[in-house]
Amino acid sequence: MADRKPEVEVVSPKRARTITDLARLAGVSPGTVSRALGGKRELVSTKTREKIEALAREHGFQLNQMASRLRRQKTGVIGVVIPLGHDRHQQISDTFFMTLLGYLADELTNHGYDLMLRRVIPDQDEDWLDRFIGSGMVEGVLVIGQSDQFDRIDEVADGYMPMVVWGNHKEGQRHCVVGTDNRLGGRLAAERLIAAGAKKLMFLGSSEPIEFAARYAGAKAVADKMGVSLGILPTHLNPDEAAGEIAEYLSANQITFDGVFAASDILAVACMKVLQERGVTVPDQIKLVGFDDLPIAAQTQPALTTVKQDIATGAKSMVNLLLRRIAGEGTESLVLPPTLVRRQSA
Amino acid sequence: MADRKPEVEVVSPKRARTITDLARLAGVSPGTVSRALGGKRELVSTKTREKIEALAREHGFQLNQMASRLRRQKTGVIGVVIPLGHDRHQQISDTFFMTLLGYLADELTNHGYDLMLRRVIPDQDEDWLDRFIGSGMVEGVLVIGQSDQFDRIDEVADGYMPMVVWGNHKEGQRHCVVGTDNRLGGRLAAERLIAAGAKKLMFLGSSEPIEFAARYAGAKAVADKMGVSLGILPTHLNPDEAAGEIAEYLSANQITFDGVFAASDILAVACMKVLQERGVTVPDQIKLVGFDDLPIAAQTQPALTTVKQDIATGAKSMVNLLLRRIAGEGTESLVLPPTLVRRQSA
DNA sequence: CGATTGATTGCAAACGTTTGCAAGAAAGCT
DNA sequence: AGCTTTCTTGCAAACGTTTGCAATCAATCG
Repeated sequence: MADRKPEVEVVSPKRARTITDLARLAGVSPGTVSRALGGKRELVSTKTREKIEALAREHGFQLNQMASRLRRQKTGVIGVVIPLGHDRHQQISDTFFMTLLGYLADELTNHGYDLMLRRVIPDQDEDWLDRFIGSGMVEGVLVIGQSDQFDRIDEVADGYMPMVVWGNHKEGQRHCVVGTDNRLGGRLAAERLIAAGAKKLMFLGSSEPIEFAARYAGAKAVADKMGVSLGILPTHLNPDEAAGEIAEYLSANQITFDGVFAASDILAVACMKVLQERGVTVPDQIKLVGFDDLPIAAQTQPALTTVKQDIATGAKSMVNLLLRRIAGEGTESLVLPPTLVRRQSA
Repeated sequence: MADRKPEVEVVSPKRARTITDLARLAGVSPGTVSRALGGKRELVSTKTREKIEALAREHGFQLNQMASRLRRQKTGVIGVVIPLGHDRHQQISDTFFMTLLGYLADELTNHGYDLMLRRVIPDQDEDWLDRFIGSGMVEGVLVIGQSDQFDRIDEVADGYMPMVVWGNHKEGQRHCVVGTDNRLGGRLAAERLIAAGAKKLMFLGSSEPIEFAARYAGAKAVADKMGVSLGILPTHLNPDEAAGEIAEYLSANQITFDGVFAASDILAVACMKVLQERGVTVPDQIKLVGFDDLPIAAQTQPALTTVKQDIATGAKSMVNLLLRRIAGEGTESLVLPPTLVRRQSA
């Protein structure tokens, strides 16, 4: 005997909670009810199936997913992790990641999966990834952004197939990643700035995250080839802080550049505002190119020329690859080509 | 006998998957392992506990959450639903909801809960809410935005305590809601516009969602009292569509207003752009007030005066109320006062 | 030294499904 | 009628934990 004494037999419970309740009502065995309601519908005669379905509706019966999933060893849940590596509060409002998350939610739903979201702060939690994977709650994991956790992710990937990461691809890495060709994006941006007449370029943002470093590298390659300069104006990624830093820089230095490549649209918008406040006109005096093509890019005045990451396709691809990995297939990483969206700022 | 024949006894499995594996390794019973690793640590002697913990680490053992949760009848998961009522694609990029989601994720994590995200399209799925609740996967539900599902939510609330909804409060409703006092927000906006000198106001956006209707109503009350007019310029909530609609309106009509209250910051930004494109200056010719105080509000040129919803507090409150409801406590709805953030646009 | 107490541990029954196997019923065939 | 074959259904064993109860053993007490 365990923790609960068996209850008195209830003749006609108003609400059927378990499959056994329903079986009693229908005068069949629990197994039959399971078959009638679950995946193996064709194994039960039409007549009994319909009776059971009617009773289920009538008594508001819902299958207990916990039990079902335990038995079937399938959870139907995909874990989505956002590691907050560099700066905890930067990412809270990171529109790009949130938008990606939205599309992932859509896509997973379409495939019948639920989405379990977890935000982790790796510094405070050594084995965040193992814990999530080993919990038995998720059939696969999507990681949004590698943050500064590249190595840990790469390590885990050896022993754990069903994981796909959003981020920059790096030669020789072992985990499957979907991301934009940031280098190419950087090239497109620099090319546009130069084509628009800029001679002295400035990269705006941090070059620490691997994605941003690649954007810078791409721009640098073009700049070198075309014989124009490319400086770096380092800022935080949070627009408020960045605005202050840009303003400070402009106060302290002569404006020695005529083209700005911002590491993200968020930074581009902040930059545009600071410039306008000082009476510098965009694009006349300074050309400006962003990155991401967030909705806001079309809403600035002048509208922002930017390098577009196709978030919808990215999300679709991540889910697609993950499902194939869950099925046991080995998959390669996927690098998506960005495109230049030309508006007014450059 | 069921589906799997029992495997040959493995003497020293490289990786302990189940608590029973570990028990065999440690030479104790599964129950003891469970106690050593689970909540009842003090029931097992220090010596055996340490031995078991060491073995667990060594063999990379992780408790199977599925089984644990089934047995304990606790899932440790809170469901978060975003019903996409009006316009499917509006919400994908709805920054406000996404930001709220971010804070909810933080707050739930702090309390040891996981977050299961589900986006539903009520039109295509009659009993979205019952299905989620009855799945046995979640201990409570947070609904982000009532969309047009007010009645269905209210209905469900009678029989299901652990649910908290973000949205507008309505007299006599039965479900527990946390939200901003939209009416007051509308008042603040109108008061500011009038104080800034506007005489003819225009409400921008749809008044169909209940939240927006309340914002309009609040503004209307002030307008009436102060003897200024308040028109409505109906738009979609998506900035791209809205921009087109605003432009169209301006082309077809004389500009008969000098103050705009936009139903959201997103719309305000779109409006500002359209005005600026036509050479109308903000705030000189037209005053503009938004709603939400999204990060973008500080980044426009001129910076947007707006009615701030305190998202962080909202998220904290939702989680707090939900936990109390899970504990069986009946809780009242909570209406948070918005504040006016005065910047340059009005 | 026997009896009482307290600390550890093992046993086995749940939690609510799913599903292989086999039995019984119905139908088809010779 | 007898024998196969095909449908339906019931039985009971899992899935991997947790936990009430009881048993064991050492320690304490009178």
